[in-house]
Amino acid sequence: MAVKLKRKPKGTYHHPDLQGALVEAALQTIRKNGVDSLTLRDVGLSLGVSRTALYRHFKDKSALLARLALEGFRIFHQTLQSAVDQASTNKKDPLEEMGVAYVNFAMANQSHYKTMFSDAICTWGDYPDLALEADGAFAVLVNTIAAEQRTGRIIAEDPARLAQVIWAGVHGLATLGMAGHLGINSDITNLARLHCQTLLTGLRPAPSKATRRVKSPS
Amino acid sequence: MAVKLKRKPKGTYHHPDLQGALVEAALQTIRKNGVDSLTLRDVGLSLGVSRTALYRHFKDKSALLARLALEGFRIFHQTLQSAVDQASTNKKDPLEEMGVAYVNFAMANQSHYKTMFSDAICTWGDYPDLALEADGAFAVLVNTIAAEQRTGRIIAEDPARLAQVIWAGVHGLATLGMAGHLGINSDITNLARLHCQTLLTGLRPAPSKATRRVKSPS
DNA sequence: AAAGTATGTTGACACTGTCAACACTTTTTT
DNA sequence: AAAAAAGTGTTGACAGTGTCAACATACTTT
Repeated sequence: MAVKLKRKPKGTYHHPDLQGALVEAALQTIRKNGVDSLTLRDVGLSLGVSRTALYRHFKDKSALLARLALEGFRIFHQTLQSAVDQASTNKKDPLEEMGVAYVNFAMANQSHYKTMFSDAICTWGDYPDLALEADGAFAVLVNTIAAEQRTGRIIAEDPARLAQVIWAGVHGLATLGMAGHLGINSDITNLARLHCQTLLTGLRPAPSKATRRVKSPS
Repeated sequence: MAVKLKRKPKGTYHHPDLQGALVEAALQTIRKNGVDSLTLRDVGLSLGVSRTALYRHFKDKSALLARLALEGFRIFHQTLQSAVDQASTNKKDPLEEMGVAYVNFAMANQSHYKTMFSDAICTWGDYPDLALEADGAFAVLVNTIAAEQRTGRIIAEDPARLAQVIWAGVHGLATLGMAGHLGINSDITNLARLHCQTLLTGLRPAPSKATRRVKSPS
């Protein structure tokens, strides 16, 4: 039985915006089942389209993931920036608020965040748009640090370097938190706050002497 | 042609220690080609044994990965402990030295480290031995913190919590460093040193007043 | 209207993890 | 010592995956 019908019902051969729909469907899938269980076939079939239709819009699976990651960095960028802005209006520490927002974003969008830092994409250089968007998000951090340095609230070390230091902290919290290694009950937000506060305390200018950057004794 | 020979040449039907050999071969493979390109078939064939022989020693691929991870944590544990010991004899900061050793281990054993924190294993609880070994490594950090607290070099916050904070920092540096996101030329070791020093500076007891733990203003 | 391009489909391939059924070896039981 | 059982390794098979080539259909340009 079940005669395979060769053509679709009507004029639905061309999807109005398959590319966008694919991205949306893929996002929905990873949100529900995680990145690892994302299959090209399913994302196609979930749209009523054939399993390889995707290849007319993305070179391969990595390209799709890169696109998802790009989308993620766009939202991420906004999230971080708005955290800084709110901190400004609420007279809170912008770097701490950004750090908390960072970790909260990762925890609330685990699959998406994992995709953004997936090994499958690895070298962002292969996807220039992605690299650009990621740099944009990172710039929020660097700029905020530079601003804090101008007000004298943190020391004058190279802002890009300091940004890497802070980034590492929140990224580590995010990955460990997502993996469940920080305990299921522990409040990751508070941990992020503690981490950032500690880091920032360590970056405050010394009260009396000029600098006190440590150097390991030769 | 090529008559398929049904039996192996001599008494090599039973491998003297296939389990160990499998682990060794798998480790060698991931070291050379990365975790993602580890295939059960290849690890078997590389030992001149059939593709499914592995299943007599490991329930499935995850079990093998868990075993690799366990092996990794064993070495990791020793590495961290010896870093602390050397710091003690060399009058250096034990936590900083441990942090540097942590990041260096990850960078020098990228595939192994990735396996130890792979999503495929995820909940260490499914592999009690693994959880035990991981806890052992983590304990080095907690104990060192507690020791530093006893000498009054860092504040009296819950040591497990502080350990998580420091862990997050070095783990973040490790993952970002491995992904190449900290720049190919940047010296990750120095970055780790800076991160740890900053964190530790933030954890020093306040000179005059008793405590100065920050609380966000209600 | 014809040609050309973009988009979607089917069939096929190699590769993977995994299982069942079988073969050989070693150990245990009778 | 013979038989039974358990342990260990092999082959065949299956479903699922990413990917490509060949084809089919729709849209665009001339």
